[in-house]
Amino acid sequence: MSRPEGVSISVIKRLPRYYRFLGELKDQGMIRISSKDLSERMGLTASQIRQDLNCFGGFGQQGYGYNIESLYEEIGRILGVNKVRKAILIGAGNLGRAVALHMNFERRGFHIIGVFDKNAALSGQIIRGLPIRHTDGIYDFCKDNSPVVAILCIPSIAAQELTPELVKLGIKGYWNFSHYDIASNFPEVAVENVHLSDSLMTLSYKISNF
Amino acid sequence: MSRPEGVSISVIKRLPRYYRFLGELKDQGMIRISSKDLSERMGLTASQIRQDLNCFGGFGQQGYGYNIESLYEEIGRILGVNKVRKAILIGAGNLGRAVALHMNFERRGFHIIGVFDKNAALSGQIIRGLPIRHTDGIYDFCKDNSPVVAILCIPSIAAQELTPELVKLGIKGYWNFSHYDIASNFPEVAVENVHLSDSLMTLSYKISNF
DNA sequence: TAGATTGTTAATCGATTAACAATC
DNA sequence: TAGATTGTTAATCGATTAACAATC
Repeated sequence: MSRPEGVSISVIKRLPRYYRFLGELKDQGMIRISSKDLSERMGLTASQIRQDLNCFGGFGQQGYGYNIESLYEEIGRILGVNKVRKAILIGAGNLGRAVALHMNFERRGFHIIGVFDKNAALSGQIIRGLPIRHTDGIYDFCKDNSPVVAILCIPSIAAQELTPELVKLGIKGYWNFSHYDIASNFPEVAVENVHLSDSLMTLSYKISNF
Repeated sequence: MSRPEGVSISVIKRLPRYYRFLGELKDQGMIRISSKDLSERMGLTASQIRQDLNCFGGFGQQGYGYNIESLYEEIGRILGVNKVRKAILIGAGNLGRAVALHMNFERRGFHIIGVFDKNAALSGQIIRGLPIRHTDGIYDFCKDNSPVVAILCIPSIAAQELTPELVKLGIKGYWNFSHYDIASNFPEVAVENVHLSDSLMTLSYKISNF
């Protein structure tokens, strides 16, 4: 890897898709692939693929192409899916439960160790093998277990109230399903937003205008 | 509106956020705002806001700025949230159920009229006031009710099998939570993808490198 | 009118694509 | 070696930012 700090967000956002395609090709038993072949399968230019990969290093071989298995491993390492990161899920409503049950966190380097909700009526209920705890217990839980990631499946207002504390408790990564703007309030942490309602409105626009 | 066909996807993706901010300002009772003031609140440049809005028309007034209420209405119209679009939800697993129960579809112009799952054991169960139907009934249901949107909360393989039929049945818009690439196989329909696992891997990258 | 702020053109910046020498 | 394909530099394209005349 050359110098990941300089890599643009456009490139980074394409990495999971490369990883996914390479994983499929690997599972199909393919050994090698050229940037041209991959570009046709993915609907990109070969040039873009080579440029993207060369942000991180020269993984190919002239005249041969790329070894699928080792490129897959490399991109996995770049993405950090080989790490084990302790994560807590905050908000056990419909969305929180679905995220907890639907995602294969382990395969992407995340390990859910705690689930929290401020609705006391949910306390003790089991999700994904974990008891729902009351939000008031987050402070002690983090002191004891040192999670580094929080998954926020709560409304903006709750996220706004809670985030300063989470940052203080050492949570470094936020998968944020709320509209609260963590990134601009806490530039020192990593934030990935999922704005489902924005996505739905984008679909609405596309239907209207395509 | 000038000519929406020419508007880039970068601009379109910012519209829901403008809509959200303007809605909040409106609810706070604010009447007018300048591109400069809005830019500071949103973390953009004033120039970008004016450029973005002028893709669709001149909604402001020199020396005054923008009327919040009317700009909010205009952007809502551009996004098409004032429309009523009949939608079906396909897949009533954890994710499908959460999407059905969590999203305020009506406020964004969507009206869920049917829920389908290929697991017969779920048939008849009520979600959001609607009975889960077996996937086999989609053909007849669409003939009778003419939905124009499908929300796909099913695995890639199921999406791949089902989509050709949905396209034939006249479904024009797809909110796609699967990894099946609808857009490149059916360029004539509108597709908005939500790739949660890609988003999670992007977070993983950011944690590793920020 | 004077001040403020837009709409719009021009300049800059960054990302994508093309080209090709290096090399397996 | 000859052919294929990379890594990388240069050219192009598009998006963002700056500037400013128009005008409310």
